Amino acid sequence: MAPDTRDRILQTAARLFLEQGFAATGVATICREAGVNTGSLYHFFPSKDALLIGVLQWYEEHLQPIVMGPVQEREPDPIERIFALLAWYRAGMESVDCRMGCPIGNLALEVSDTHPEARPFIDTNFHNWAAVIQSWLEDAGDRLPADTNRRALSRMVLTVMEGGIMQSRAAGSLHAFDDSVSQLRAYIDALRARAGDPTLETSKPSAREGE
Amino acid sequence: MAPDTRDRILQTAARLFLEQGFAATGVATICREAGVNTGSLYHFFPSKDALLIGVLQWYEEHLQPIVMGPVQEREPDPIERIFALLAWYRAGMESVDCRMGCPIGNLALEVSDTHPEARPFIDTNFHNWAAVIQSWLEDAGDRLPADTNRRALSRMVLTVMEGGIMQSRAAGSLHAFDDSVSQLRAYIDALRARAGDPTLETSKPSAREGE
DNA sequence: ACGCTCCTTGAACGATCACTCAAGGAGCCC
DNA sequence: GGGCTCCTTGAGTGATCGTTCAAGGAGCGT
Repeated sequence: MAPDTRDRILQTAARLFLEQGFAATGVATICREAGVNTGSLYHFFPSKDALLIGVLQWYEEHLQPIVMGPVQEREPDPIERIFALLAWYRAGMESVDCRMGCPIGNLALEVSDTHPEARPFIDTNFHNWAAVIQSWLEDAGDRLPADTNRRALSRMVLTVMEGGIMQSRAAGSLHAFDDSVSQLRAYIDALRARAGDPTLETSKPSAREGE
Repeated sequence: MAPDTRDRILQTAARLFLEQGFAATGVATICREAGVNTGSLYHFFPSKDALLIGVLQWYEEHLQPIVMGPVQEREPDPIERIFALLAWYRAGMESVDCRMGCPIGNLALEVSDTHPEARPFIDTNFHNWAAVIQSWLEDAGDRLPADTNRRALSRMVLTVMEGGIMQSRAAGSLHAFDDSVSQLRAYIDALRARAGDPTLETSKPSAREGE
């Protein structure tokens, strides 16, 4: 009936997994909300677990066009781009009153152990995320110290994102997220100061914290 | 029959929630593994959701005696104590092949939205955790710059813990956790350098990264 | 218009879900 | 030893779980 049933199932499932979690979302609910019969869903996905994999692949395919691309276009400076990305997530969290959070992060904690088939797909999502950040950090060139471990720093950015969101969801406020981002900013400013980054406006000699 | 039924239920439930998640754990399973009948469980806890609250309170009560106390005893230096705590979690993760992770973090992402009654209890757990770290940071005195926002920094430590564990669970390896901790170390070393901390051995003038 | 493939329909399956409850034992006060 | 409270027993509730399947449309090449 509708144009692309498979895609509608995937997006509905993705939304419900994000809103309620994987285990708490019934196949019947997915079908109802997608306007599809159970047989139709099972035509495309042999099991609920396979649907989970499908959702994770969907996220993988849409990281660049939906998340990274727009940020990359809007913010030319590779270092500020990192904070633009964090601000983009922050705005999303704020617009839904600190609910839901990061879909990959949620699934990472819920199904990593119980669904080992899904683990590599979650890992790939994180890896791709970190790889983009790392490329930005490499674009920053000598504005960061030459001995900066940009892979480790990219993982730290992802860590701040996920750890900050987790605490903010529990608190229902973005304070913990903002605190963590401010510390990341202070750390990166300290690195830039050590590298002598000319674009760093230094009202104080070294790292400062926000708030 | 056994000495303390309520406690056995709580600890069994806590273990199963950690291993499989809240929604994926059935009440029948909890009863079987705790050696208890369903009626017994429902005598102490009016619902599965109430049991969840009970588990969260149990964690709240045991943070100091099980987690913070031992670390505090083992490591006198307040700054190194932070990394001793992170190392303690790391050892736990390593001993179970990067499975399970942090019980509070898991529940934070799984039930924050679907079980609003549980949210304040999760938040309190995080808050208590951060408050202890903050007290350690305050114990560090002028080994950190006077203008250091120790509340924000304590949240950053929690962020590194949770964000690092999340990625490590997905990857099945502790690399992302280690990367994040090394960046936190570099940041705190930079703060100590700026404060002129005499206990900081400086083989290089400023912040360095691990790995 | 036939046959073939792709997709949809929707009822039905057994298992498991959270939860209830009437009944009865264990311990203690009087 | 009667009565009271606290706790345990375990079968049973209806609802929902993930999944199956026989049947039949829709579209297309021939």
